[in-house]
Amino acid sequence: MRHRNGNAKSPTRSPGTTRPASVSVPLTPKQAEIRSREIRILQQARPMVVRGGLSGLSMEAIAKKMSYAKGTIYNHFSCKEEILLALAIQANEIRLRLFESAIEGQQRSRDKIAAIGVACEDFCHRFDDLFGIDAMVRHVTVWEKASEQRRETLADCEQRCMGLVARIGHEAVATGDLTLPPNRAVEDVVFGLWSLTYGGSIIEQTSPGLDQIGIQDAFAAIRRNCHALMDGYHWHPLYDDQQDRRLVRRVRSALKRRVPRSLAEDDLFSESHLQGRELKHG
Amino acid sequence: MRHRNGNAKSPTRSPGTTRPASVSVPLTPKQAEIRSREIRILQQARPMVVRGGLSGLSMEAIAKKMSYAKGTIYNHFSCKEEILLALAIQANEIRLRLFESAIEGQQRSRDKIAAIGVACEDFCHRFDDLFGIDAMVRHVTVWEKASEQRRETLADCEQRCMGLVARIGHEAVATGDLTLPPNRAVEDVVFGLWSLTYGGSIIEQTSPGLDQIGIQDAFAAIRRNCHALMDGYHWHPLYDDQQDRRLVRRVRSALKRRVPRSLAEDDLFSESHLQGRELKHG
DNA sequence: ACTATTCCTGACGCAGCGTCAGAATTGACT
DNA sequence: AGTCAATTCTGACGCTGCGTCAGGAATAGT
Repeated sequence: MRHRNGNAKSPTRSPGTTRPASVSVPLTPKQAEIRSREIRILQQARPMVVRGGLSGLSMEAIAKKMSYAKGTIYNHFSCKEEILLALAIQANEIRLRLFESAIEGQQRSRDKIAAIGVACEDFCHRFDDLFGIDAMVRHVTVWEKASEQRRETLADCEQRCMGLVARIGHEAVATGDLTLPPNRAVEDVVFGLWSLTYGGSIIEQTSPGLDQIGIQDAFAAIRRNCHALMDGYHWHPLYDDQQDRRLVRRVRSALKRRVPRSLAEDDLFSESHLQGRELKHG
Repeated sequence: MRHRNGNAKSPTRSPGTTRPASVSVPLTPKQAEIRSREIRILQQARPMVVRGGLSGLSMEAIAKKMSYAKGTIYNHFSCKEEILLALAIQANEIRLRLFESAIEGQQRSRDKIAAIGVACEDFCHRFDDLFGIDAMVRHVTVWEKASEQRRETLADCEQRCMGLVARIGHEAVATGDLTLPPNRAVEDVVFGLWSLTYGGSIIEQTSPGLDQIGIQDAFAAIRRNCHALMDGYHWHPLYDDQQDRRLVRRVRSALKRRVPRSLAEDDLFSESHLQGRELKHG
């Protein structure tokens, strides 16, 4: 399983040159080409994965479409699963951004949670392909074959999402908005909200004909159920239909503005897990 | 995509013979062999799917293990996805049985729901492989390639599960145990419970290190969250720790008795979707 | 211009899917 | 116990796609 190693090496610069404090280090044309290619590979891969799952993703097809030899693709990603993980990382970075943008305008703990709920919904709607990818990645088959490095990056993203929500929970307890029942931790409540939202979204995306059972707008149902759950825990202020409607509208438009769909096609994100590396996947 | 058709034909019987009223029609030795083989194929397939997902399931490997030619396996199932669906059907039949057994001992609507929650938990625990299979089947890739007939059978199973729960909901409204908020249907509540349970179980099974976030017993957390949700809807009688504990214990032992793990290996279930058919997958 | 390093290529070996012509088996009826 | 049509079984075949690697091409340092 050894690969030819590719040591990261920055281009030589004359001593006097000051490196800009930001991330972007000047790249040689070659390095730039490589990085850009990596991004384009992922762009090619995304629709394939969405259409056909892991087996719909074909290294051969990517190579052909991009007019490269197969080996070149393998220089970037040692297997299909690596590509899937890379996409999942993008997905989680966007989700995290949505979360952060969502809570920004909120003061009260419960509003923050509600805003995150809207962010989840928004993620499923506007980035539905990424949501599907995120679900695939959780399967052992994929997880096992991917590199340690990428697994860690992904786990880290998830932790940050979870941590964000957990922090709000603790804040709620601290301010007195939420009083826990005996023998219950904040994490239990967070886990509940997470399960409800995640489960509902999965069902919405994979169960044909939910409306036949009487659910027209699954996401509205999820949102109201989250509120019912919080009401069940007496998380103040209790549900108010009017106010919630306003909040949803506000958060939605903020998200559309602050996290445009185009981000998913950008190279911005990929930077974070394309650090320094040159080729030959770590 | 035409296959050689195999018309079901019962063995000729002398006119005086009365056919037993029950399902089992006497089979020719050949027919019996075929049916038994179908079951054994599924038995072989199950661990493969569990270990490696759809790509871990290999027709070649099944044939080799059973010392048949590949073509013979293809006489039973026209593709891998068909096998997966057949397994998912088994899974759902067992789940339904668990549901039915669970509510049997309960009088109050809320207790019935709680009992079904325990059944879900039990299903994930004792039939964890089947739970995983059920999740895989929901992916479009699989769904599309499977035959109409099996898809319907599976959808039917699911409907029955859902219907069971929905009926309890309606019953609760009728008896006054549950009073719905304005603009809310019973189905919304059921959907909430379902999302919460399903989502939680998925997370439990696929998220490594839930206890790192502070969740030791995910299923206990799910159960309590379901109760909090029902409390949120004022579904009477409200949560009582003592009583719930007793109920859980009682239902668990009843399920273990009435739906033993061995059922999953039995042929009992497969009968239902192996009706009359001879070979060449309908 | 020379050389070392890095990068790209495409043929190769392998595994697995689904097909199908022909061999083998079955069983109904002499 | 023989005939024959229908059914079932077989395994070689064509194909797609993965991941590898020896060798050729490009790049960059001096």
